[in-house]
Amino acid sequence: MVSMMDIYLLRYFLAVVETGNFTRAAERAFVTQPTLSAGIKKLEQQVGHVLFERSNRRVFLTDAGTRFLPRARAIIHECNVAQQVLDEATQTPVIRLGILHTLSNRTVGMLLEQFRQLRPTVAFEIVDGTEQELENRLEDRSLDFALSINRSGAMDTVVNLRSEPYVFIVPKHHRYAERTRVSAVDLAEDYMIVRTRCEVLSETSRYFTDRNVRPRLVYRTPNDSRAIAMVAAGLGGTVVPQSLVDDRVHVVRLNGFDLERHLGLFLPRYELPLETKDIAQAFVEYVSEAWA
Amino acid sequence: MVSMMDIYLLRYFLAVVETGNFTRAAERAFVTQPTLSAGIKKLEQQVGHVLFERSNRRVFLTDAGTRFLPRARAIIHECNVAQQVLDEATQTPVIRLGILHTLSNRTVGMLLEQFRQLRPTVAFEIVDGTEQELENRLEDRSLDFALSINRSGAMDTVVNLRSEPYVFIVPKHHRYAERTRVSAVDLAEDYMIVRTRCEVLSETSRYFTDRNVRPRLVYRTPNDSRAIAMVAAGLGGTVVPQSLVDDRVHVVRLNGFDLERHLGLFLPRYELPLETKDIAQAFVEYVSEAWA
DNA sequence: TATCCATCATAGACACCATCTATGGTTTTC
DNA sequence: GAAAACCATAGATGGTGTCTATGATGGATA
Repeated sequence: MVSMMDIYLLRYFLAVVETGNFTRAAERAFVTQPTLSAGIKKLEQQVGHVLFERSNRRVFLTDAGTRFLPRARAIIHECNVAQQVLDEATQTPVIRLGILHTLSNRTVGMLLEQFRQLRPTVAFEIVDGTEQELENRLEDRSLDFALSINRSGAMDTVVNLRSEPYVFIVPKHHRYAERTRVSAVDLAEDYMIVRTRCEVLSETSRYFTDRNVRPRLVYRTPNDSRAIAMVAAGLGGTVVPQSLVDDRVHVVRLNGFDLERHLGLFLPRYELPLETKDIAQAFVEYVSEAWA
Repeated sequence: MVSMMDIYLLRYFLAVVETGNFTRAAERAFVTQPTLSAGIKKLEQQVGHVLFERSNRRVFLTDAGTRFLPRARAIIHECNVAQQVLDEATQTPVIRLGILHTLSNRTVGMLLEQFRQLRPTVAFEIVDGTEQELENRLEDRSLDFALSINRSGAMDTVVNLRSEPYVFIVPKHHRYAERTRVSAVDLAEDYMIVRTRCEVLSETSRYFTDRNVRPRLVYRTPNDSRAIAMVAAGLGGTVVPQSLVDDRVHVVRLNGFDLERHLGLFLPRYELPLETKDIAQAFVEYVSEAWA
C-alpha cells in the first residue's frame, strides 16, 4: 500500500528539524508561518502520528518524529537522485531529429555526417515519421527538430529550406530512356508502382485522370527503397521527389506535372536545456546553409 | 535543491508502466483516464523530461522514462518504509498518560503499578502538566489519557473519579498539632507557604481576606514536593489536596474551608490504533474502579 | 507585576488545482 | 466503412494551498 505523504510536506518537516522552530522553517521553505504550521499538521494526519511536540518558543521531535526523520531524508534524497539521473543523461548534447520518411536517407545521412565532422561530440537520435507524426512529436516535445515539408510558411517555428520537384522515374532500359520529357498519354500502356506514403499521391492520381490516362498499378508499397528497387528492376515507373533519385534509374519529366515540395527544418517547441542550446544553434545554421 | 515531483504522480507513472496503457493505469490508480493523462503530463513538466512515448493503443517508456523508473520505485519504497517505521513502533501497547502536576506521584504511582501487575506488557509514557497543558495535549493527540480535575461534568470525554478535599497541613510539632480544626483567625500569626501552582490559590486567598486574616507569606514554590518538605521542616503551613498528605505533616481542618476537587480520567480525542484499544479499555475500567 | 516579544494555531478569503464528465482525434480491428 | 480502443482537451466544480489578520500562550524584561 502506497503511503500518501506529500514531498512538499516533507520539505516543511525537514525545515523545522533543521531550524528548530516553525517561523524560521517557514522562511527556509519560502512559505508563511501559518502555511507551514498547517502543513506540518497535515503531514501528521497523513502519516497518522504526531511528529513534533510544540510548546511556546520550542518545538521538539516526538519519538515518532525521531524515527521518521532519517526516512524523510531518504525520500528527499531519492527524489534528488531521480532528478539527477534524468538531468545528467542530457548533458552530452543529443539532438532528437525527426526525418520525413520520404526524405532520402542518403542525402540526409550526408547532411548529418558533414555536420558531425564540424561538431564531433554531437549525438543524434533519429526518428522517421509522416508529416503528422513528426508534428505531433514536436508538439509533445519528444523531438527537438524535424526535417519535413514546410506547407505553412510560418517563419517562427520553421526555417525554410530548399525546394525539390517530384519527378517520374523509369527503368534505365525503358523505351523512353533516351527521352527527357514525356506526356501522360505516353504512359497509358505503362505499369505504375505506387509509393503509398507519397505526399502527392492524390495530386498524381488527378494528373493522370485529368488526361484520361489510367496507368496500370502493378505494385504498392510503403517502402520507398523497395519502390525504387522495383523501378530499377524494370517493373514500372513511379513518382518520387528528386532527392530519392539515384543512378539505377532514369528520370523523365512529365509534361504539366510541376509538383514540388518545400522542405523545412522545424524548430523546437520548448526552451532547450542550456547544454543543448549551443549545438542546436550551430545545427540550424549549418542546415540552413547546406540545404538552402 | 529538492525536486518538486509529487508522490501521487509517481503512482500514476508506475501504474502506466505496470499496465501498458493509460486507461488501465487509471483504473489501477482509482482515477479517471483524463486525470491520469493530465497527471503524467504534469509529472513530465515537473521533471522536465518526456517519460512516455505515446501512440494510439500503445505507450512506451522513453529513454528518460526508462532511467527514471528504478528511481521512481525507490522513492515509493522509501515512502512505504517511512510509514512502516512509524506504524510498527506503536505495535507494543503504549498508553500516553498525562498527570496533573498537583496529583500525588505516590498515589498515582501505586495506581499504575497495580495496573501493570494486571497487564505486564503495557508501557506508559507519563507527562506532567497543568490542566490547560493536559487539555491541549489531549486536543492535539499527543496524549491518550489524562488524570486531571474534572470541572465540566461532560461525560463523553471524561470518566468521573473520586473527589478529594483540600486540607491545611502544618508541621507535626505545630502548636495546633493536637487539634483537628482551627479557624482562620487562629492562623493570623502563622507563616504561610504558597504552592504557586495550586488550583485553588485565589479561593484560598479569598478565604483569608474575607476573614480579615493575612497570613505571612514565607515561601513560594511551584514544586509541591518542596512545599511539603518545608512544611515538615517547620517553616509554616500550606493548603494541599488530601492525596498529597503524608505522615511527615499534620492535617488540620479550617472552619468554613470546604473546597474540594473532582478528579477525572480524560479519554482519547481520537480513535486509538487497534493494538492499543484493548489495553486502553482495560485501563479505563481499572482506574474507574480503583479511584471510584 | 505589567508589558512586550517571539512563536504556534486558527479563521476567512481567494487563486489555483485535481478530478470529474463530455467529447474530440487518431489508429487499429473487424 | 464502421466500431472499438485509447490518449488529449475543454469546461465545470469541489477541494486545497497559501495568503493576511489575529488570537493564545509562555518567557523575557522593565
